[in-house]
Amino acid sequence: MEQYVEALKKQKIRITPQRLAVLRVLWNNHRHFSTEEVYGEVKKDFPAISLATVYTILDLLKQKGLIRELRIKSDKTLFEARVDMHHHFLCRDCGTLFDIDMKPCAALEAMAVDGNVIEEAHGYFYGVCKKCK
Amino acid sequence: MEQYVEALKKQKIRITPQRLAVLRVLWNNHRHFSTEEVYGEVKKDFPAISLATVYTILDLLKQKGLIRELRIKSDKTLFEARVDMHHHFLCRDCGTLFDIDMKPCAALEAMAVDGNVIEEAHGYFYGVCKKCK
DNA sequence: TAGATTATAATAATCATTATTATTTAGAAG
DNA sequence: CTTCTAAATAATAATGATTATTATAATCTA
Repeated sequence: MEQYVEALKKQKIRITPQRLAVLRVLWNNHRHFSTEEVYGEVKKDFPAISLATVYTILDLLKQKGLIRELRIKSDKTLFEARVDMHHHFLCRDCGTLFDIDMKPCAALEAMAVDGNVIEEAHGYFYGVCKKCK
Repeated sequence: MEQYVEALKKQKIRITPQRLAVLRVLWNNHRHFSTEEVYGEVKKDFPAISLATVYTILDLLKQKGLIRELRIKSDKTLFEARVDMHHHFLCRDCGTLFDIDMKPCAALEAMAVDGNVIEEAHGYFYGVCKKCK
């Protein structure tokens, strides 16, 4: 519990039960959550929470760099606990969403060499995973 | 004009004036278009076209590989004529959206070596472009 | 050229997300 | 420990992109 409080304090975010609950859901489950799914999880311990609040909190945590947002699926935004630069692969057969570790990236380096500042990089790969193939 | 007809025929798509018009907008302008923008352009030559039809046509052309869809902005889907694998960079200052040519990608190759089939790869880079820096 | 199939236009419906606002709460100061 | 003010939450309405529906119109095959 203390780790969540510490994390929020470090970012100068007010401590509220709702924020701690949302952070706990993401940090305790290394999956990718839609806002609705986070809402569903948080409701178990916190039945009175509002969906709008979950939206607000997720956006705040994202701004502060405590969680990361991805949009590999067209319909809804997903969130995850991993905030280091990495990519994602979505299997069109089984629908599984895999994390992919970052590797040296020529396109990224070329951009930097050319004088641009890259603050974020999201690689979205689509195809068929080895299990489904 | 003939090139659009040929392209549709090759994909076994029925030839309609609306489809030709949409394809022409994207193939004649090497920019990134939202659906609304395509709608706006097509209306100039084709005032009676319906927005819903533009949505349907863009989805069809995407399915058939004649255009490409990107979702680097959170609010709306964009479309472009380039269908070869390449990436995008969005400057958070000026809002310009740049194409980035594909380079040898270690993460991509590692996925393939591991037995997965990569059919599509979208790299979205965010930051500050050299002009704005 | 006719006729079955498919596409379009118009519009309603959906649904994720955002805005609004009254109420409640966190946390600083005394 | 209480008071107070700024900020957060809950409830709900509004927005806006996208999708569904359906009657009409157009394509293209035979």
